[in-house]
Parts: sequence; C-alpha cells; structure tokens
Amino acid sequence: MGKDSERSKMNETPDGLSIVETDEVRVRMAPSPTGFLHIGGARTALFNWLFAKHYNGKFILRIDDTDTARSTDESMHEIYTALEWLGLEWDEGGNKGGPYAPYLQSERKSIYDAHVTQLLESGNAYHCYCTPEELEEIRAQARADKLPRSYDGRSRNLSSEAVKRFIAEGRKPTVRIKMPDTPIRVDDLILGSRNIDPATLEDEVIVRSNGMPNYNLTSIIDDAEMRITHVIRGTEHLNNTPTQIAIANALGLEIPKFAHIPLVLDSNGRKLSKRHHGDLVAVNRYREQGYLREAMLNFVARLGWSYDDKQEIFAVSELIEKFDLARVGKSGSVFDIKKLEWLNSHYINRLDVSERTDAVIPFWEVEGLLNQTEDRDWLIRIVEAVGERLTTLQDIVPQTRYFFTDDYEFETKAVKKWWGGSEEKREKTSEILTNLGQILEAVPSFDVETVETAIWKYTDENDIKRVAAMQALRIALTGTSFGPSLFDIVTLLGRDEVLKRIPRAIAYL
RNA sequence: GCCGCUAUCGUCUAGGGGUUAGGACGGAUGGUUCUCAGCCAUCAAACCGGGGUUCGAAUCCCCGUAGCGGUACCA
Repeated sequence: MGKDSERSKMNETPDGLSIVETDEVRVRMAPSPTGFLHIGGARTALFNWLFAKHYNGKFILRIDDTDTARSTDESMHEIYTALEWLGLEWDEGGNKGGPYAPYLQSERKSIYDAHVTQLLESGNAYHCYCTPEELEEIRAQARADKLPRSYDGRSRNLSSEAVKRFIAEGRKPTVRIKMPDTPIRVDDLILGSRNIDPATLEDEVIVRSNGMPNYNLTSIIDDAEMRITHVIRGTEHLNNTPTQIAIANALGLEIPKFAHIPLVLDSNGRKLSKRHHGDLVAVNRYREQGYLREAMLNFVARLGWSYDDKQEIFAVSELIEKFDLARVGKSGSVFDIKKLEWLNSHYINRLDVSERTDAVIPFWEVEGLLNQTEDRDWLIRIVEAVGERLTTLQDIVPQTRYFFTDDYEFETKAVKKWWGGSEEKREKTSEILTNLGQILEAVPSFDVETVETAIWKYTDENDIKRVAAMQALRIALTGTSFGPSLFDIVTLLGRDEVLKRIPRAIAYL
C-alpha cells in the first residue's frame, strides 16, 4: 500500500514510464459506428473517461467512420444513447462539436488527403497497383515460405512504364506506407516498452483504392490534430501501434502515449464481439433489462482494474478519484454476468423505496400493468413488500404481476407440492382455503396485524401447519409458491380482491 | 504458418523474495422464517510446467506449454 501510493504520486507505471507529462490530459473514445456499443467498448469508454476526470482533462468522442460501407447513422445514435445512459458525457466531439471539429472522420477527408500528399512527396508512401487476387497470392506464398509478413513491398519501386500500364488497364491504386528498416520503439503504459523488429513490419495500405483513408492513417493524424495526449484502447490495436508511430514520424506529428487495456472475454476466454455475441453484450440491452448505470460502471471498472484487496463497491466519484492506469492488469477478464447481477441488486437495494418505485414504474408500464388508477402510495407499498428480491428492475414484473391482474396461472410445480397431488390432499387444501376465506371475510379490519393474528389463531387452534395454510393461500392469491410476506400480499390486495380469488382457487382444485 | 500479448481458486482480483497465498462473485452446508430472496455462520476451491538465481521464489531470469489477439483496400 505504501509503495502503491508512492508509485501513483511518482506518476509512474511499474515499468517506470511516466503516465502524465502534460498540463491538459486529452483522451478520446473512437468507436466505429458499425453496431451497438458493447461491454468491451463501454469499458474502453469508461477507462478513458475516468482517466480524463481523474486528471481534470477532456474526454473526446471521435467517430471513426471511414468504413463507409459498414457505418450507419443508426449505430452512431445507439452509441450516443449508450454513453449518455452510462453518464460518460464527452466534452468535445460526437454530436457536440468543439475546437477541433469536425469529429466525424468521414468529414475530415481533406485533412487526410493533405497528409497523404505529404507522405507521397516525401517518399514515405507509395502507390500500389496490386489487385486483390495478386495480394492473395503474395500472402499465400509468404505463408508457405513462413515469412514474418504477408506483403513484401514490391510496389515500392515501380517503373513508370509499369505504372502507365496499370493505369491503362484501369487499375485504381492504393497507397501504402513505407515502413522504416530500423526498429520501432513502442512504450505502453500498461504493457511496458519494447522494440519491434522491422523485419516483421509491413507496408500497410493507408488509402483504399476508392480514395478513402484507413484507420491507421486517420487515427494517428486525428490524435495529433486533436491534441490527444493518451490513447487508451483495447489490446486488439497493439499491432497497429508501430504502423501509426511510423506514420506519425514520417509526418513529423506528435505521438500520444499509449495504454493498451486487456480484452474483455466471454466465458470461453474469447474476445467479446458484436459478431459472435450479438446484442447479448449490448450496453443498451442491459439498460432495457433494468440494470442500473451505477452497477454497470462499477462492474465494468473492475474488469481489469483493481484498487486493493478489500473494496468491491465503488461509487462513480470514487472511481474517478481512485482510477489509475498503473493498476490496470495485463491479462484479459471474463465478463461474469453473476457478478453484475450481484452489483445490480446491491445498487437497487441501496435506493430508498420511493426512488426504487420511480425506477420500477416504467417496467410496469411497458407491460401495460398500470392503468392510472393506482395511487402512488400503494405502488410504494408493493415495492416495499418486494423488498430486496430484485436483481434487475425488470424483475418487478413477474414478481408483482398478480397485484395488478388476476390473469395468472397456478404454477404446476407449486400446485403439486402445496395443494396436493392426491384427492385427499386437495380436499384438505380446499377446506383450509374455505376457512381462511371465512376468516378474512369476518376479520374486523384488514391490516397486517389483524390478519396475521387471525390466521395464526386458526392454524394453531386447528392443528394445521402454518406453512401448509400459508402456501395454500399464497398460491390461491398469486399463483406461485414464493414471494413477499403473505400478510403484505393479502392486505395490499384488499379484502374484496382476496375474497374474489379464494373461491376461484377452490373451483380450480 | 508468422508476429505479438498473457498466465494466482470456476470467475474478478490482492500479492513487488520469508503470508496458514487474502478478499469478492458464484457454489455447498447449517441457522433465522409462512415461501422465496435476504441476512448470519461455516466449508470447499488457485500460484500452468521445467530449469535456474537465492539461505528462501506466486514474486526475479530462462526455456517450454497453453490460451488469446493480430495477420484486410475493418476498426
């Protein structure tokens, strides 16, 4: 602990790299709008946001939509709403604008074009007329020869005749970056430093044949143009880093500090992705299911980051205060829904009944259970009766449906266990229900204490097991064998409703 | 194939040469109770393997192995 606090005061990673060397920290989240925001993306956003907040810096939302074929406005808005729900508000970019606008890469093409011209003119990039088929062949050959890279840079020195011929054939060139033949040093705030062997570096395409620039080019240019000081992103980008550094060097651009955070994995240890996991991992889906923002943030923060060996629950303000890149681990973390559920129920239970009622009302509404005649106090009493039984807000629906409607089924399992599979048992249950009906009809007032006293008096005097009577009545009134205190249910339902439901249950028997 | 990254209970993790390897989720058992949930108590559960370095290694080094990521005119 002493060492840790020393370390963060010293502003260093375990490897001795200094984390912040600037007055104004500027970080960015740069999603490509090709789908919804998933858990992994949310974590990248959170880490960036926490880092910015911790250092009083700026969090920028840049939209990396250079893949025009896959980018859609719809997913861009999905991303906005997910980030907004999480409360990860951005200072610049997205739909907000800012001093370095535009923040949509598709609107920055002229900037990239200028840089490409510069690269071409300085001899750091070149046109490549290889066709996809040729490239495929080169790749296959390289693989067969066990070469460390799949493109050999053969277009670096094309003769002007060859170029003329290709143009005459109608070929549209791509632009490739000419990678240096000296090692590239990559300093990573999480992974440490290393030198990359130039033999493994490949002249990647930085502009497509349709003229649209690629990620490695646009990303590093924009990071420089937008004065990004730290690039915090998933380790899937680790192999892009040398290319981006090479481009920045060739262009004389400022290079940000890099921090590659480990991947979020599924239970099989594979990277979480839209493609393989569908919207099971979509942030918006969790909102719809009744997860709380606080739970989500707390959960996601602990995926790869830890504070000490004691604390699991972190308020957002505490995350901001305590978040430290030096305490982000190097290995991937499995997304464990059970832990999210635990945190979610924790945060739900921490709300007072009134807040919890407000939180839950929309979930009743979508199910059409509310019809404006309910008074709020009654709803609050229901939520109070439900107590700490909610894992998600949506759980309120199955757990309280019977308060709003008598259109419920008697669960087979419950019926079998508590109402009886035999004729004899059914008769007994029917008798108990009849008696309870009479008692509840006669009871002087319909409050918990009176009802409880009356029912206990009945069971004890007639030598009936309390459980048996209670469960018989519970199933009659709710259709299920579990739920809140039965006395709460009875009084919440009210005498009329209870006396209506009992005969119905007896008839069913 | 090639390049890279990683490696502590099932999961998230603490750990910085000497600890009965700690906590949390999940699991199991018991208690409380009208059921369920909760709560309380208890339990099971881990240092990938092999070599070094050292009096002493989960911790430092090397070699394996395994897993993952990348290997696109995606990001």
